[in-house]
Amino acid sequence: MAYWLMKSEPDVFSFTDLTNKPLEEWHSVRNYAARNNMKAMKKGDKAFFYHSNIGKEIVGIMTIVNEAHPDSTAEIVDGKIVWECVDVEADKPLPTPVTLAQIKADPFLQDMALIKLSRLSVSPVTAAEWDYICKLGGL
DNA sequence: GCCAACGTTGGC
DNA sequence: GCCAACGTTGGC
Repeated sequence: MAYWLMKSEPDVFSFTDLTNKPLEEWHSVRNYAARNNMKAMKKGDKAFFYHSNIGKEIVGIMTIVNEAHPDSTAEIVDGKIVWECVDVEADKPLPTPVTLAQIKADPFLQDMALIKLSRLSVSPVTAAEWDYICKLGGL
């Protein structure tokens, strides 16, 4: 099983919004690197839900429930939908959200794509980083 | 609201 | 295929 981190602006779609739905299509990603990461996801993989812009913290965990499929919000070019996305469902919130400031200040987390590639909205997380952040979050 | 980082576009 | 111009993301 692999681990990931996915960003959303909470005033557009927050972790609370996700918990109120049975599942959600992670649509509207328009970046090739992020899309490739989604295509690499397997059913059952886990992902952190990060609130960008507002909060700037990891607030919860979600599960990948459907692997990459055409993005229903993407425009059709030459009869094909060029963008893809996965479906996710809420797993559980972190009892204590882990902030970007904490991650930046922690020597163990310096290699995270969240810091090194700050504009990448879907990025991989190592098992070690995953466990470490879960502990910081009170799980 | 500003700006740095970075991806994309289009002229050459 | 290079690179300047431009647009977007996201932290501050």
